[in-house]
Amino acid sequence: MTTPQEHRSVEERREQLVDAALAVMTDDGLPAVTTRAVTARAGLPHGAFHYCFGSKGDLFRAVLERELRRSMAAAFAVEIDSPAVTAKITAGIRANLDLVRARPDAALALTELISLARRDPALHDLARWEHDSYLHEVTANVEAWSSAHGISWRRPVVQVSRVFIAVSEGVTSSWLSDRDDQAAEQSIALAAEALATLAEEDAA
Amino acid sequence: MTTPQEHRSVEERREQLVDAALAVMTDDGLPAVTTRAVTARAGLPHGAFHYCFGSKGDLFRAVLERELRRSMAAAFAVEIDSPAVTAKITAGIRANLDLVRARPDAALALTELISLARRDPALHDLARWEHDSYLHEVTANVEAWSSAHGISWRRPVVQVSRVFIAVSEGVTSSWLSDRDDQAAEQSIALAAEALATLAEEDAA
DNA sequence: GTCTATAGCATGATAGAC
DNA sequence: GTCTATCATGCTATAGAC
Repeated sequence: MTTPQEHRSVEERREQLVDAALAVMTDDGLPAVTTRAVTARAGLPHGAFHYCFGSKGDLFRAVLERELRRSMAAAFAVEIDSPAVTAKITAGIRANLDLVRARPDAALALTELISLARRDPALHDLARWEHDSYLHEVTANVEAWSSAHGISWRRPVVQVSRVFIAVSEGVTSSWLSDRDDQAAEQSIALAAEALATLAEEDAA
Repeated sequence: MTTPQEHRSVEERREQLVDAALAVMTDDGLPAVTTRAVTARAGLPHGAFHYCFGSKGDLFRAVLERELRRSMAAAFAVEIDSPAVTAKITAGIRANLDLVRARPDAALALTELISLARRDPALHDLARWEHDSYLHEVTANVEAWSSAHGISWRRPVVQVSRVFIAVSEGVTSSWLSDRDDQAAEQSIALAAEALATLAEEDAA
């Protein structure tokens, strides 16, 4: 805490502080993320903060950027290759829910940060960037899978993907309120069944 | 601001402060809601705060309670009586989106408050209460409409309602990120079309 | 009930020794 | 680069005059 630190690159220090910030906000919520709490958690003196980040806003930006990247990477790391449309949709939505279920507090913290980003003009670009690249990834994913299995959609894939994302977000958000696994599972099954009607098998 | 106030009942004062708190958080976000900002906005001296509310947490509770009630009331005030399933679902989801679209900053503020409630143990019951009563209302609504029009569902109505809510929340959340009216409209249409396949006309 | 004044503390940021 | 000490400000909450 107060023991003198050996030299580290600013990059490493930043990483260390971003880790700490994430830990604090996971444990105690966004308002608890103060420069002091973060440095303390990182085992660094308070003064360390301001030669790694110019301001608290800069820290938030770094946290958001890294975590959104990570969470998207995790969401798409899951390979689902069922040939059945309903099964594929089910698995996709469930994969996303599982991420949240594994670390609910971290997920909650991330939504708090995104809330902040949606309002703070300085972070607005991040909220948009997250939204856009997520849609982009999902669309690419759906497109690849569809053509691999000879499935086509009765509407542009982007539009279909947007609905997938909306449903997935909605189910996840509900689970965060009620933590009801069974209800979530039923919702996913039901939604997948309905959404599958948007697909049609290619008569190739 | 500093001019002496005539006497008002504590109830009225509370109402006044809740209004002010909502205004502040709509304009400047949840973190800007300080006891000072609220009383200033209400045109009251700072000291007024603590004989209306025991603490800041009490204020948050009052705001959440009132606003959740209002927003649910508004959502269900819209009478939609189309006999076509797809049209009914479309209208229902759109009604909810319209509420958010009318006052996006207020909606954003409310989600921030709900985020807070999901984490703060003292407010946890409110988050649950909102979730439960919302589901309850939607279910009752769907049930009434279905029996009036001779429609039945291939799954328990509660489950269907849960999916409706999830889709609605998801679409709304997406819109809050991209403010893309056209995309939202398409998502609603697509989702409604898919969800309508869960219904079946009674062969009465 | 109403309001002023202030206690008591935490905050983000900086100045400057090492 | 590293860290201590401190500044200026803002916060919630309360004590106590009116």
